[in-house]
This record gives sequence, structure tokens and C-alpha cells, in this order.
Amino acid sequence: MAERRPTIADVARRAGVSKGTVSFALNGRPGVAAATRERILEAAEALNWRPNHRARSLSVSRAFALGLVIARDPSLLGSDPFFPTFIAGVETVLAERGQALVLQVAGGGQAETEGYRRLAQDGRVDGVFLTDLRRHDPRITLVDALGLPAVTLNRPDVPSPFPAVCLDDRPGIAAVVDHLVGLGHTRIAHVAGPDDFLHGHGRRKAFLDALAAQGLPAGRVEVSDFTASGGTAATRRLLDAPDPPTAIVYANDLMAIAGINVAHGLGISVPARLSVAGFDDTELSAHLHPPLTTVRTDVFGWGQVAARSLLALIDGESTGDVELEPARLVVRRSTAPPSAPSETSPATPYPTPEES
Amino acid sequence: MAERRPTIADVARRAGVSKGTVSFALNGRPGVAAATRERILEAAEALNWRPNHRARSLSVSRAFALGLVIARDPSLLGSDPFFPTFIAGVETVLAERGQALVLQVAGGGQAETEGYRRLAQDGRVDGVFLTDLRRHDPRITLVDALGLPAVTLNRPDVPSPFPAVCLDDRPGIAAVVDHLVGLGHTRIAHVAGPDDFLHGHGRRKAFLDALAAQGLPAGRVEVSDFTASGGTAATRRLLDAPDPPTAIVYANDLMAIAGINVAHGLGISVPARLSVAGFDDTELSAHLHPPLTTVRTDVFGWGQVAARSLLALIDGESTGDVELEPARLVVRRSTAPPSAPSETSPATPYPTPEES
DNA sequence: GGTTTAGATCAAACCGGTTTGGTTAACGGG
DNA sequence: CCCGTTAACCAAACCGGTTTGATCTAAACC
Repeated sequence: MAERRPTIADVARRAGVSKGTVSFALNGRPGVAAATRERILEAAEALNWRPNHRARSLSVSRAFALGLVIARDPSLLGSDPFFPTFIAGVETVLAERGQALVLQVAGGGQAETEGYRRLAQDGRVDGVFLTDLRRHDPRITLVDALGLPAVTLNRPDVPSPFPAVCLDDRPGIAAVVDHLVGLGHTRIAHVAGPDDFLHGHGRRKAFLDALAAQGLPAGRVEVSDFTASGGTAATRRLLDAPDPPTAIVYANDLMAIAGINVAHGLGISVPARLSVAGFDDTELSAHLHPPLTTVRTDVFGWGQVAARSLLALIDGESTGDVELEPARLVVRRSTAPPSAPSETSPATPYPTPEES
Repeated sequence: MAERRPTIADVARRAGVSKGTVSFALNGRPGVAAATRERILEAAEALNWRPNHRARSLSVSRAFALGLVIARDPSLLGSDPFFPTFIAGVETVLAERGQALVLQVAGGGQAETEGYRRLAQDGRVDGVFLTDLRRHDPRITLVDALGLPAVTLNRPDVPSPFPAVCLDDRPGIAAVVDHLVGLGHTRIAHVAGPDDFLHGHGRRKAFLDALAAQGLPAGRVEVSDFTASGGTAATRRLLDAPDPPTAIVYANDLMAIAGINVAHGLGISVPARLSVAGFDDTELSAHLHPPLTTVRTDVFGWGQVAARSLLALIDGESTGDVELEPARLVVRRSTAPPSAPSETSPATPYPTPEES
């Protein structure tokens, strides 16, 4: 009735061999006779033996777990579709490899550093994901100093010893700009993410580059913060300006949705008088009125590939950087040709564009 | 240059005592002379010693970690504000107690069971959170059989050996209904979450109960799935009906937002011709046009309390069930008195209500 | 036939903590 | 003065695996 879980010693006893031999047999190491191996496997099976994870962890000095530290204001975390999706992708890979995912949510920068330090010192994880890279991101050196393997999502702007798993935003942004220019827009603005984030910065640069490539003057850029609140404020500033844009490219869907609502509030109809494009392709975006033109990235797949890369790195078989399929434009109905400049009277609130 | 991390043996040697004494001293156990204790603490400090988490874990048979299994379709996970916020709350508590959070994302029900089993068998965690309770939830018995301590978010509808951390939805829903009835609505519908979820079911019941309490006939209920897509479809069904409601209470904000967009698409203005209320108070909701009347729950606090309860349970000092502050109505401008029945012509698409 | 040599196996050490049982010395009571 | 008690401490066992070095056997070689 002791219910004690069988240990490797029980298996050894039953198979009539020593602990060491059992260990060798179960780990598929050479040096065990086929017949013996068979007998050991049978014994383990019969006893329903499973290796004790903690013991294994101690003796091989591995955690069999990967870590993710999320630095985000908790009150805003809920609106960000990235992390849940990314984590889901990571998990599909980890689950089939017997690895676990350890999560930390850190508020400020201080807490973030502390988070990595704890994961490393406690040996909770064998490696970490570096997401949401910032410019001159201090985590690169920190994590390296902690002796923790890592992969970065996209390439940092500082020298990095870690493999990067890259998903290029820029083609998506460029496609949006090209799409809008193709529709006839010339006054296109951008609501950007924080400039100290690599993706905020990068999308802004991609936006400006794409305009330049089209031979258009630099559009107005409002630097914002990826939140609905920030998107609202930025959009107000743009639309209240003397010469408002006829199209706005947002750095994410959340701000774009907030932006559409600001426009509606001002009696400016989308897309008749203002074209709007987002970035992320959240589930909601397809169900707006009008449905949002946006850019899709395979965040789930990003998680999968990042997990595989990190595991490979830990096993010492790193494959170097990986490049994923770049971001792709999804045209819906929030973008349309600009209204003729003369036509100053508000158009009908919701002209019905063709079905997507 | 070995960079070997100091062990408890190093500390013992430096303090001139045995390993056991060091262990006692550092864990604040009695039976160590004050002077000796002091000397040991100094030695540990000087060597910058930190206990090896894995070794501790093995000898005391504890993981010092808590687990959360999320069963959700990964593609929809991103739109749900619950988990990130809940996790953030949990983490604030775990961080200061040296505990970690292990996450698993499971697709189907099979994977979910497997997830709990793995967490238990690998001894990855000392306890789990049971979120998103379903009716006759099989996880209660499963987790109990696995010998894993747990806390449930809200009370299950089956006998449960676990403490429940409760946040009552019903007052929020009742307040929404009362608010709408107070505005003069009599044809109020509900777009519910899946009925096999306790919260989906409970909110629906609360809705009907509140109507009954107001002496109104049962409103129409469309059972949906908490997604934008589902909210869109359900809203269409409601508004296409011969006698459409003048107000719709949604079981979450996401469906409500989708619903507002459906209404707009049909030329039905909100709130002039249709009042809409959500549930969750996501960040976006305050920045819609019109801003969404909704119900706020303290998910972050829920996570904190759940974490504390689970830790207490694991330490054998469970405090029993905990009741949190119930859900609270947040009135914004998506709800207004119903338009007079005679007024059949569409109102202006976006009547400008007073500033919030 | 004697000696290598490789392969199979075992016993013991190890990972770094915690916990147990026993020893020692100081102290108080009779 | 002697004995019993207790506080302080130590050595060793333990948690459950992995890894090392030694030993034993049997096939291979000369």
C-alpha cells in the first residue's frame, strides 16, 4: 500500500542487473547485450517505471525546460495577441520533446533583469527566448554573461552570440504602402510602435523606405505605443492636423482599430475618406466593419521554429540563423481609393466595397 | 578558473562545520548556536553561495513551481485577454516566493489530460490552477487522482476536494440587465459563451434570472463561442430576426465589438437604435466609438489570490474558499434608451453622445 | 595454449542538497 | 559526586538518477 513509485533500483532488481546497466539500457547506450536490454525494458514496462525527472535533472545538470520572460505592463498584456500565440507554437514543440516552458512576467526593466537572473541561477531552464528586442538590447550581454543559451526573435542591432529566428516585417509594410499608393494615395501617415523596440523602429523605417521607393515624400509618423489608447491619441493628432492623411498605416491592429473608431467619431468614414491598414491580423480584424486590411505574420510558426532552434542550440547542434516566410499583406475593405480632393462633403458612412 | 559554483560543502568547510549544520543554519532550524549560525551565514555570504535548486528539489521532493494548462485553440488564444492578465497576477506572487510558473498549451481535450498527467508524473509542479471550468469538469477527478493539489477558479458543479477562488460574474450581468431595463429596454437579447463552460452557462443563467427579476419575459439567447467570428454570426441571427432586440448583452467584449460592427454594417447605429454591452473591459473597449458599456472583473487580482491560495494549500495551511469582489458594471456610451418604436427610419449613423 | 582484446556488467562515486541517529560536552538536580 | 538531560554538532544515509573505473568473461589472435 506504500504506493511508492518504482525507482531504477526496483527495475534493476527485477531484471537481475545493476542500476548502472539499467540506466545504460534505457538510454539506448551501447555496451548492453541485446537480450539484457530486452529484459530490462520488460521489467521497466512491467513496473510501469518512469524516470524521476528531478533526479535526472540533478545528475545531468539540465532543467529540461525553456524560459520566457515577458516584460510588459500587465494591464496591457491582455490586448497583445503575440505572446499567447507564440507560446502556443513553442508548446507544440516542447510537448513532444518532454520539455516544459517556464514563464515569467516582469513589469519594469529592473524586474526583467532579475527574471533572467533568477531563471539562470536557479537552473530553472536550459535556455531562453529573447522576444521584443529593443535597440541596443542589454539582455544580449546579460543572458550571455549568465551563461544561458538563447535565441533572439529577429536580429539584434548589437553583436549577438545567439542564433536569430527571423520573420521580416518589412515586406508586409512595403506591401501595404505599395497597395495604398496603387490605390492613388499620396498623403499616407504611419502610427508607429515605440521607437526603442526593434519592431516599432523597423516598421517605421520600412514605411518610410517604401514611400521613398515609390518616389513620394516622407509621410507623417506618429510614434505611439501599440495600445488602443495610444492609437486613439495618435490618430486624433493626425486627423486634427491641417492637412490630414488620406491613409494611415498602423504598426498593429489594435491601434488601427482604435484609429478607425476615432475616424468614425469624427464623422470620417473608412475607407471612403480614410484608408486604414493594421498589422498582425488578429481574429477580430476580419470581423470589423469594414474588415481591416492588415499584414499577417505566422506567429505560431515563429514559436515552433524558435523552440526547435533553441533546443538544437542547447544540444550543441545549432543550425545558425533561420529565416521564416516574411509578413504578408491581407487586403480587406478598410482600404480604398482616396476620395477626390474636391469632394469635401462627407461620403456615405459605409460605402459598400466589393466582397473580399 | 573552474568557475565551479560553491556548494554547501564549501560553505561548511569555510565555516568549519559539517554540511548538515550548514543546512540547519540556513533553513533557520533550531539546534544551532547563535555564534555558529552567524559564522555560517558569513561564510555563505562570502562565497556568494546560493542553494542549488535542483538538488533541493530532489531531496525535498518539491518542484517549487506551479502549473497552468491552457486548453484553447491556439489560433484563438491570442484574442483572449484572460490568460495573460491572469498569469501576470499569478507571477507577481510567485516571483517573490521563489516559485516558477510552468505553462502548457493543449489543443484538444486529449492533449489537456495528457498535459496534467505529464506535469504530475514528471513532478514538474507542486500544484495546478484549474481555469475555464466546464460543466461536470473531468479534470477535478483527474487532478485529484494524480495527487496534485489544485485550486479552481470559481466553484465547480461537481464535488471538489479543492479550494475555490471565486469571482462572481452574476452581479455584473444583473447590473447590465438592470441598467438596460432602467433605460427602458424590454427586448434584450444575450449572446452567450459555449454552454459547457461554467462561465458561459453561468452568465446566460444570470442574464435570464435578471430579466425574470425585472418581471420581463425571457430574452432571446444565442449561444456562441467567445470569438469575433462567433459574435458576428450570432449578432446577424439576432438582428435579422423579425422582431430584433433593442439591446444585446454579450458574454465578452470581443463578441460585443464584433456585434457593434455587424450593426454598423446593417446601418443600425449604436446606441441610438441598438444598445450593446460587453464583458471583460478590455483595453480596446474604452476606445471604441461609441465606447463600450461592459463589466469589469479584476483578473489580475484573481491571479494573485489564486496563487496565494494554491501555495497555502501546498504548504498545508489552506484557508478554504476565497471570495473576490464581484464583477462590476462600467457604463459607457454603447447603451442608451431605445429609440421610439415609431421611429423606423435609420438614425444618423453616429449620433454624438456626450463625452465620457 | 597462452595472451590480447573487446564487450558486458557491476560496484561505487557523484550531483548538492536534507534528514536521521548518534556522540560529545555542559549543565542541573539529588 | 554521579547521573540524567539537553543543546550543539557531526557523520552517514538518503533522494533517484548518471557516470566512471574496475572486473569478469569469452572470443580473437599469434
